[in-house]
Amino acid sequence: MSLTNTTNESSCKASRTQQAYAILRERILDNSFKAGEQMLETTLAENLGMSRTPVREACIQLEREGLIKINPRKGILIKPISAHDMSEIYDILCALEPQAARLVAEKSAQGQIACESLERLEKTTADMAAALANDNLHEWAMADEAFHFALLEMCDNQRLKDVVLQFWGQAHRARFFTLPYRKKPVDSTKDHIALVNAIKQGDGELAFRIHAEHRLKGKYNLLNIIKNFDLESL
Amino acid sequence: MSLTNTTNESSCKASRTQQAYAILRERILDNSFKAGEQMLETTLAENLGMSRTPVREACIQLEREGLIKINPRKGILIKPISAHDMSEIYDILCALEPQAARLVAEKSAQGQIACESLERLEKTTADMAAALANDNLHEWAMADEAFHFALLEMCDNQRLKDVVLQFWGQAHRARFFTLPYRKKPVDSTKDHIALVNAIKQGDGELAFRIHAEHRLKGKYNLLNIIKNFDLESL
DNA sequence: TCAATATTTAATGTATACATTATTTTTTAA
DNA sequence: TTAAAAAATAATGTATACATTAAATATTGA
Repeated sequence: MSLTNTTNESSCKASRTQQAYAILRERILDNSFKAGEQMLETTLAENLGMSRTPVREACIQLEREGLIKINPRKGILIKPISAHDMSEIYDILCALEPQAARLVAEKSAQGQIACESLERLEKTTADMAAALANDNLHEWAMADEAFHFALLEMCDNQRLKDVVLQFWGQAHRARFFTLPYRKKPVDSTKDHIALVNAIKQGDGELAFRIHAEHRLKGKYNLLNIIKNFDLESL
Repeated sequence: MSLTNTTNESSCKASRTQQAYAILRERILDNSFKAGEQMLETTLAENLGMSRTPVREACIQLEREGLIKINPRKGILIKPISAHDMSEIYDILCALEPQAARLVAEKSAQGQIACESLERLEKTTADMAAALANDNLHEWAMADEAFHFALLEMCDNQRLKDVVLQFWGQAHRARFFTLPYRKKPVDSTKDHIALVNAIKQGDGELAFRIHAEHRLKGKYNLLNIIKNFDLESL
């Protein structure tokens, strides 16, 4: 599960601030840093082999991104995600991702969607089905993510893409941890197929409705798991 | 037009970084700093009477917020807004604000909306109508903003509120500049009244549809002005 | 003259020193 | 012993010094 905004812009060597940002973000997303953990600027700087300055600058960005909370004399807190946080995040994704689907379908109606893009959607959907057949939930989640990201790439709205990725990032750990508790997500493959068809037909309203429904199911799935298994903060 | 996130959290004296952030943000939003203008960190630091460090930290946040672009050896660029930018921003707001309306209506259905909140919506709507009657577009815009913000306050989703405010911020100057070119926004009062009714009835779906329609009109209004008057970048 | 190269300049990126302040510890007095 | 006050501590907030590097300028050789 990448979830790294692989824009890799400028591609030349990254500044220490950028390095610190990338490393810290990765460690948060892959759970090397546990939720609730707190660390001092100084400690982080030592660990990363750099001075406090770039660490601070990276942390400011991570805080804006909603991944950490800077607690002035307590340290950098890796923000845990509560059920309420999750609900907030999904209410945003439930609005934004269907909008992305609509935009893609509308572009498609005007013949502005490349074949390869549609094929990528179909490929990732097939990957999901295959992973499901093999009972490999981790692979399934990766393919699911790939589908959703591909859709975002296609909608030609950088801001929309960025903001959705931001909230995916916040929800990432929770999705990962609840994965084993999910009942087999057999419907999701169907939803994706239906969405791709709506896009091909260029029916924006339909694409929106299908994706909204799809996301809403995802929300309730996740929230039920968090409540039933008493995973109050992840 | 405040548009400042008046959370005023911690309320104790603000750090220089926070001061710099607040001042710079205000100057960008109120157009003291013109779009396209570029300034050096050093210059800004001198102007604000502080060292580069807090200015840098503030700028990092403003860049994340989409208001400036830090161009390594060129300076801090006040980002101009193009028609395409505007379209991106409104496609996001067209998804998020109706979602906020839905959430408020659903809370209302469960009797969780305070009377004063509904009254605030009605008050700001009345203010809009009054401003319109007086041909005072500036007052109208302020009341309109107040209505939209009040709605966001009511939806009990801090993230949703923050992210909508972020994009309002990006669009702020453009809305302000196009104000005199707008045809009298007589419909908007009606839309707001209809929305408040839907909320009172607790009809989330209706509230969503009304607000989506409302925002979509706003989008086309603004984009047409930008195109017709050749305001390519604001 | 002009293009290629070397030099200088000026701005940022980064480290570090210092100032400030919340917290903790120690001291003191009842 | 314990609560209040004082001192010490430790972390951040901020300024500044230095390193790096892109851009601008000057130099050189054809």
